[in-house]
Amino acid sequence: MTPTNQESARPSHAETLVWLRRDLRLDDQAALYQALKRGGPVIVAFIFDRVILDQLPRADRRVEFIHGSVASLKTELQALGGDLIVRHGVAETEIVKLAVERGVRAVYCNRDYEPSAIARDKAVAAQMDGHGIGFETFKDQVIFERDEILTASGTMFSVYTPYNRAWMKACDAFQLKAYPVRTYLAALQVCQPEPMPDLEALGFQRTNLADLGIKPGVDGAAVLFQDFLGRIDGYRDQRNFPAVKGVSYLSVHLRFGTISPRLLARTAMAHGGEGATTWLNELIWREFYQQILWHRPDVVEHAFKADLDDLDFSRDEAQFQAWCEGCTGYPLVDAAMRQLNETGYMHNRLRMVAASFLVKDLLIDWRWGERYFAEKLIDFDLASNNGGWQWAAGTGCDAQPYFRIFNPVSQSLKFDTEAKFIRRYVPELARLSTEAIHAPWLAKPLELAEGGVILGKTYPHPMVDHAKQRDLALRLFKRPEAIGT
DNA sequence: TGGGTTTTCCA
DNA sequence: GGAAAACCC
Repeated sequence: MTPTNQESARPSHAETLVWLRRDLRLDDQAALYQALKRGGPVIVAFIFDRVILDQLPRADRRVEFIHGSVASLKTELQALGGDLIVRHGVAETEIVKLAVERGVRAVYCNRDYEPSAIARDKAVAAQMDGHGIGFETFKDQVIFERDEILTASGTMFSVYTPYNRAWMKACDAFQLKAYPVRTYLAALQVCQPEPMPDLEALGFQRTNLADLGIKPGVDGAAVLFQDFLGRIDGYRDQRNFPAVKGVSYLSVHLRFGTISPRLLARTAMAHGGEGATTWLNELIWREFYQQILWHRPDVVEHAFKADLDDLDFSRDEAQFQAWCEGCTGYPLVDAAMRQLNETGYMHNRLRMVAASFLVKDLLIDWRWGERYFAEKLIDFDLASNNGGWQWAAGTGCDAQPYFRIFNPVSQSLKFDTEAKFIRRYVPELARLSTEAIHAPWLAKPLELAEGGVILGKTYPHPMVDHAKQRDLALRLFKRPEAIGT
C-alpha cells in the first residue's frame, strides 16, 4: 500500500498508531512491524510521561539518553518521509488523545512487564475501547515472555539453571528471527515533520552523558555492539574485572530498546564458544528476571521468599548515607559506589559486592539499596535490579541459601588485584601500595604515611568490622524454623 | 556468582 | 606447615 494522503495543513487520518516506550528503534521492532504489515498509513509516537519524569531529579542521564534516542529516531523517520510524533504529558491521556485526533483504528505497542506499566496499559486499553479504538500489545523486548517457558508441571521456574535449560531447548531460529520492518516501510504515513521539545522544555538539564562517551540511540548501540564482537570470545574470562573492558556495556541499550534482543541472542548463538555462551547466559538471566516479575509482581515490594520478607533490618540513615556516597572505608565498595554516582553505571561484579555490603555488612534492608540503584543507574531495569538485589540479599529465587556473604576485601583481591579500579575511583588512596590499598586499616603506619593517607581524615576507617557483621547477618537471616537447630 | 574454619594429605 | 579438600553456616 502506498500512502496517498500528503496534505500538510492538518494531520491526515491514519490506520494504526505505534506507541513507542522502551523499544526506541525501527529495525526488528515487533509492534512497528505488525502495524506496517497490517497496512498503512502508520504513525509513530513517543510520549515523555510526566507520571515517570516528574519524580526524577532535574538532571537525569536516562532522560537525556531517551531524549537523544528519540531525537535520532525522529530524524530517521523523517528521512523516510514520515515523522515521530513527540508529546509531553501524562502518557495515559496523551496517547488516547492522539489516537482520537488522528482517527486511528488501533494502537499497537510492545509489552512491558512492570506492574505499573501493566496497570497503565490496562487503563489505556479500556479508554481506547470506549472510543472504539483497538489496543494491541506484542512481545518484543524478550525472546520468551510470560508463560512461554514453564516447568513440566506448568508452573513458573523459580531457579535459574533449569529455566536456562528450558529456554535453550525452546529457542530456535524462528524465535530469533528479526522482524523485517524495512520491507513494509511504504505503509508509513508520509507527513510534514513537527518539532519536538528539547531537554529544557521537558524540565531537565544536561548531564555528563556526552563526557562519559555514552551515545544514545541505535547508532550508539551499534558502535558498542561492533566493539564487543571483537571482545566476545574473552567475555567469560574478562567480565569479572571492573578495571578491564570485558563486558558489552549494552545494558542501557537493552533497557531502552535501542538494540534488538533478538539480534544479540542470535549473534551469540551463531558465534558460539565459551565467551559468547557465557554472555548469552547473561541475556537469559535478564529474561529470567522479567519472567519472575511477570509471575510474581509482589517482588517489587516483598521478598521472593516470604519468610525472609520482614526481617529486623537496621534503620541507620547515617550508615546508609555513607554507603551511598562511597565512604564506607572499604575501598572496593567505595570505588563501586563512586562509579555509580559519577557515571550512572556500575560493573556487575561490583553491584554484587556493593549490595552484599549494604545488606550483609550494614544489615540494611535490600529495598533501600534497590531504590538507590533505581535512582542512579542509567540502565535501571526494575526486573533485573530487583532480581539482583534479592539475589544478593538471599531473599530471592536462588538455589543458593541466605549465607552467601561477600568478603569485600577478598573480592577486591580477586577481582581488582592490581587495584587499578580502586585507584581510578578513590583517588585519595591511589598512592598506597597494592599490598596496602585493599584494606588500608591493616597497613603499617609508615606505609599509610608514604601513601599520604590518614585514616579518619583523608579516608574513612572501615565503618564496620566485616567478620562481626557477617555473624550478625547470619543470625538476622536465619529462618525462623531453623533457629535452635 | 561465598567464604570461614577444620580436616586431610603430602612434603 | 602449606595446599587442597571437606564441611558448615
